[in-house]
Amino acid sequence: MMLVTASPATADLASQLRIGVTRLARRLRLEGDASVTPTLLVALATIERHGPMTAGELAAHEQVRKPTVTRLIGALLERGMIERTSDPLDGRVTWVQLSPEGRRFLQRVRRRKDEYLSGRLRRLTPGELDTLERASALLERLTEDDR
Amino acid sequence: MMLVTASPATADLASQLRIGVTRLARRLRLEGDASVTPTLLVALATIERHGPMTAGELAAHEQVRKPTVTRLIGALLERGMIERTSDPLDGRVTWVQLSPEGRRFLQRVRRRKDEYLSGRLRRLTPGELDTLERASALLERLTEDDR
DNA sequence: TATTGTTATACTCTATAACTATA
DNA sequence: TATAGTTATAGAGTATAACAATA
Repeated sequence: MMLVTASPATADLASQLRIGVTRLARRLRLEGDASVTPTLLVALATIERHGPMTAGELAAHEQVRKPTVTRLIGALLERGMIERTSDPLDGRVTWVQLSPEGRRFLQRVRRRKDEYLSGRLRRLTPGELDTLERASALLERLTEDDR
Repeated sequence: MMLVTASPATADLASQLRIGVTRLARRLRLEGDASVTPTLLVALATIERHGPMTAGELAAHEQVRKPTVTRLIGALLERGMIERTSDPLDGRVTWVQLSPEGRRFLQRVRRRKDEYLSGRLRRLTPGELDTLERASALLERLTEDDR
């Protein structure tokens, strides 16, 4: 390993991690229920975890811009996964929450999670799974408190 | 942790990992040198690591379809990062390799890698960095021998 | 016929800028 | 004026299907 920059260890790791994450994200985009992409699935799971939330809150949680959230909400509405209501006190505010269909869908998806990624994870040793488990938490922390 | 499916540990982990990877990939797509996106950068690094390779080999390594590689190669050519030649023995085959400019660019990018991701990695402890380092290797293995 | 790569087309995800509606 | 969200537009990344060139 060449050590030439100020922080070689993290620079090297950044490169390696970027490659791994980019590739896996691309694969994930192709797998799973074709009707709901990984992006929509993550948004739906956020709405489930958080409970009823405004479009702006969803944007903040997903770390995307408001127009993107408009599209996400539209796509989830089209699929009947969420319900949208206006705030009775502030007409500018839109609330979204899981629909019963969305809840069932998430359960179904989770039951089917033993697909691409889980199948691949099963090839790993318990120690490797442990590494990935701790790494997932770190990945989430890496994207927190952003912008 | 709820244990209800056939392989609960991996199913849970799959979900967690998918969320982390999807979010970080989205962030990475927005960072870095605006002239070369993470996708192009990964492709360029593959060409560097591998040395001269055919378009088909690049598709296999990047795990994308041939039309996608056509576009990747076009984008890298436009930016002067690679050179393209025809195989003298088999006219169907296209070879690509790093140009001097591409090589300099990669060096420059690496020197500048102490940006978004590296900066965030520095907030982690040595133990956490070690976890991520082992995890990056695992992420690459997860997308190997596919399709 | 089979293989390598390109072209045509379409979809997803994202952004910025400009806008509407409401406060 | 300021804020929440939408519309318009554009660009990156990917795919499948159909094609051209070569073997």
